[in-house]
Amino acid sequence: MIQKPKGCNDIYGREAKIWKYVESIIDATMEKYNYNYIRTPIFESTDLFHRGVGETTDIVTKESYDFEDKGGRKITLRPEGTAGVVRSFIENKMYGDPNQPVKVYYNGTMYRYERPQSGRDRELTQFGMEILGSDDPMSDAEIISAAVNIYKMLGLKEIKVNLNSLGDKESRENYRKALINYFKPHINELCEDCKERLEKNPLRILDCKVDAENEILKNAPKTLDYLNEESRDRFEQVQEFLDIMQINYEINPSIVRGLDYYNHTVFEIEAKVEGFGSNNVIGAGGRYNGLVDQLDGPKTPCVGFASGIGRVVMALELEKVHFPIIENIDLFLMYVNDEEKKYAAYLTQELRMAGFIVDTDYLGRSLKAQFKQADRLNAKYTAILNSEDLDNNEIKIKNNKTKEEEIISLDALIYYLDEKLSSETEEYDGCSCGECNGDCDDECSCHHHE
RNA sequence: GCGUCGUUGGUGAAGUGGUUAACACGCUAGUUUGUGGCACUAGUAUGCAAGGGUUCGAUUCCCUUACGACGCCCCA
Repeated sequence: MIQKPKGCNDIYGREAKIWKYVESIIDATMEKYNYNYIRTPIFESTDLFHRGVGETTDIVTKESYDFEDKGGRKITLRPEGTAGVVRSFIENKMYGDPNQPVKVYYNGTMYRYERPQSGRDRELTQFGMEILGSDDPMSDAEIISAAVNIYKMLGLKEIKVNLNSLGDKESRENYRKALINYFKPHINELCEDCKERLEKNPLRILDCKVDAENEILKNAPKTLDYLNEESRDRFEQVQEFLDIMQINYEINPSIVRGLDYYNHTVFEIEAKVEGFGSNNVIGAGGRYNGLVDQLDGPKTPCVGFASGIGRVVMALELEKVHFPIIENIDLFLMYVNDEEKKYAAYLTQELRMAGFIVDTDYLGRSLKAQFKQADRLNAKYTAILNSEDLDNNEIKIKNNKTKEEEIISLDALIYYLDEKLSSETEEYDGCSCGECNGDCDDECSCHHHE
């Protein structure tokens, strides 16, 4: 049997409906914030990511999906969304658009050659948003607020925004030096990994899991102490705007994003849900004023955010959020003999064109089995085609919940259904998992709630 | 890249170096001469991830590979 490649997922059935729902909330929220949808290629020139991210990082050397196409071009499957958006911004000269800043959002699959674990796959779907062309602290705050609001709209109850500032280039450099100077004398008191980090990426020592409780780490210099006046002032403004927008956040000096192009604002958003594994960060972002420049565009200040939909869905399911997804059909049409079957073929089309969700049997099953199928599909109504009724231009229709049955004129069918279905309000009738047929309440014990 | 554990039918799973691989759910059909959801009966794995090895004989022991779960590294 051919298995799927490591770290990839098939999303189907109920889960696929949840994904579509989540994506619809993202679309709706981004529309309100006036971000435009952008689609960029899933693969790009290897150069884009290598130059954008940094040639020597682990990310590029070990985790990228690089290959050569038949024309000998060096191609990389996108590991994240920002680089492609920035490339597009430059290539399409969006900086010349009179409508500034450019606000865009995307949603698509990303690829990282990693060892899968909880909340981490090789193919993942991320949505993200970018504001290109504004250095205003208000835009930093807006990105964070948009992210938070999407999560809230989706129904996540407890989310935590961890906020930090790396400052400008000068501040970053000073801080880096200070960190190295601080840790060097203590190097033997740190874990093996941290010893390596000291040279490669000293900022990473700060969120080491092994040394988390180590006094040395706790007393380490903080980014914020090394911000120059301008950077500190900027950071304060971001916070002020967040306060005005009523977005809760916590300053967390150990938030250090990996890459060089980040400056000033950086943040991570955690979902606090019981049972979530170690990878509970559902989104992260920050300001990257250096990237457009670095990729040969005009110097353009930007801020952005990205979030893994898989992790978001995981969090929503753990929180047992009720999803407003349609899991029942309006009508299931039954028949037994060939004449009735032909009429069923005609009638299903007719009703579908009239706007109803209709299904019928395709397996030549017994009437009994067709009733079962109707139940499985959560049909609101069933209709039984009967040759005799058809001769009389009539049809037997049954409310599948009350089991009331009546024979009506075929000509009146559409009107009848319209009437009945619209009078049924959208009351919440229990769990809609499709397993328990809705006759359990929200906290029922069917496995979808476990 | 490193580590630990796992992989049996549509599903959940039990199990053993040796004739027919439990049990449950599901599914299909019948009892019910065209109206189900209950009950009863029957049927339901080209066979235990793939390949190789040990053995008279392996689903059960060993090796390799693939995939899965959870960590580490890293996290765009």
